[in-house]
Amino acid sequence: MLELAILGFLYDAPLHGYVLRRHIAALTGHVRPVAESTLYPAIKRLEKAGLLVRATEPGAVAAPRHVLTLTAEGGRELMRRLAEPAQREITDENHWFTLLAFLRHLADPAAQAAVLRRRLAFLEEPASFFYDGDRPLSAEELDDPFRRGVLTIARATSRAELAWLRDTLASLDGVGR
Amino acid sequence: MLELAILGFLYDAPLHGYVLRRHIAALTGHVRPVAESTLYPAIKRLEKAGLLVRATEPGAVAAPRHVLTLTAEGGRELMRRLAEPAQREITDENHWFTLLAFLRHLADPAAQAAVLRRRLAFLEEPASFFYDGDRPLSAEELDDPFRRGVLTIARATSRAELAWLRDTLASLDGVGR
DNA sequence: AGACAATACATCGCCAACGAGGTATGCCGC
DNA sequence: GCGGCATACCTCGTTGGCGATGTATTGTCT
Repeated sequence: MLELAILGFLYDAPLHGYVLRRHIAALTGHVRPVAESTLYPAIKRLEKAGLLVRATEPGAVAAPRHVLTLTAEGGRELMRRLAEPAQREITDENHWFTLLAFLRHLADPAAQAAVLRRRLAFLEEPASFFYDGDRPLSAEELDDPFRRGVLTIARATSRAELAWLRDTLASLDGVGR
Repeated sequence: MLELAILGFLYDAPLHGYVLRRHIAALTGHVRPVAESTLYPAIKRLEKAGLLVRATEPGAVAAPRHVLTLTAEGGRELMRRLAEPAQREITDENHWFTLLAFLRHLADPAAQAAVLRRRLAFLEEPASFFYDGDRPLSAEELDDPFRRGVLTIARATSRAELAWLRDTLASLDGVGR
């Protein structure tokens, strides 16, 4: 998730670590803050893997900066991660939102649609959070107001996302033809 | 999150690991599956911390089971984790849903309401995913259909959750008086 | 002059999660 | 009688995230 965000932001423009960190904080920080001690090692990992290169520049305000630029291999890796996300990226909303934030980089509308269809398939599976044996329980069957809340919220999210997915898939298919 | 779920399920009734695993899979497995190699070490951690005890029983169907029972200290720890969740448990939907699934165990309606109010405060903060400088961007301002989707879905979730929070807080306050 | 915040980057050690693999039992179908 | 599946538990090595801490510079407020 973090690596995807790094690659995604750098695909737009070279950035140094500090600015990158603020970009990531804006994107997902209110839900899941990124520690510096997570970001900088992640950058090193990606550098070591040849996905980005660093160039030292005198700092505009303070200490020298390491400007990060995506390599060609880094761009290809981003495309792979966008086009063939692991199942966790599809099912976990945090991961999924990060993926959506950069899905436009995947130039091919058909490839974009394929990813959306994976999410659609996931959402269309009957799944609850609470069961009576194998039978999923509906919000109305629960006494517990908190568990009822979970189902109510999840259902609202699901409904909104399904509507958006179908709309967006329709317009992507329109482009493809 | 995982430890909270273990404590929460065991608060209802003693269980052995295998059944516990299926309970957890039903609760959060469709979003974030739990590996066995994560669950069993977690159980050991909680045992070592004195939060639960294990009793070996002949297996009903197969190998012998380790029936897990919450200790008094385990019950108190559950209450602490429910009443004073870390900020991550409030902001991250995955964690938050797990917390909600067990919040009924916290007997005091005022304590339950206090937790809901923390989530309410978080949701009422103006926060987006995408910014133009410091200004949050609305869905309408975005060209990118995928980023627009993120905002549309997040907004629908937020609206549903705010309504539920206000309802539930009102009825919890009604009980307290 | 001194405190403090923001900028900018880095390392260390701890721990949680995970995949891969292992062990063993009981049941069902073939 | 043998393979496959569900039950039931476990360990090991790797990786990733994180808090604590460190280093240096510039600008601002007092």
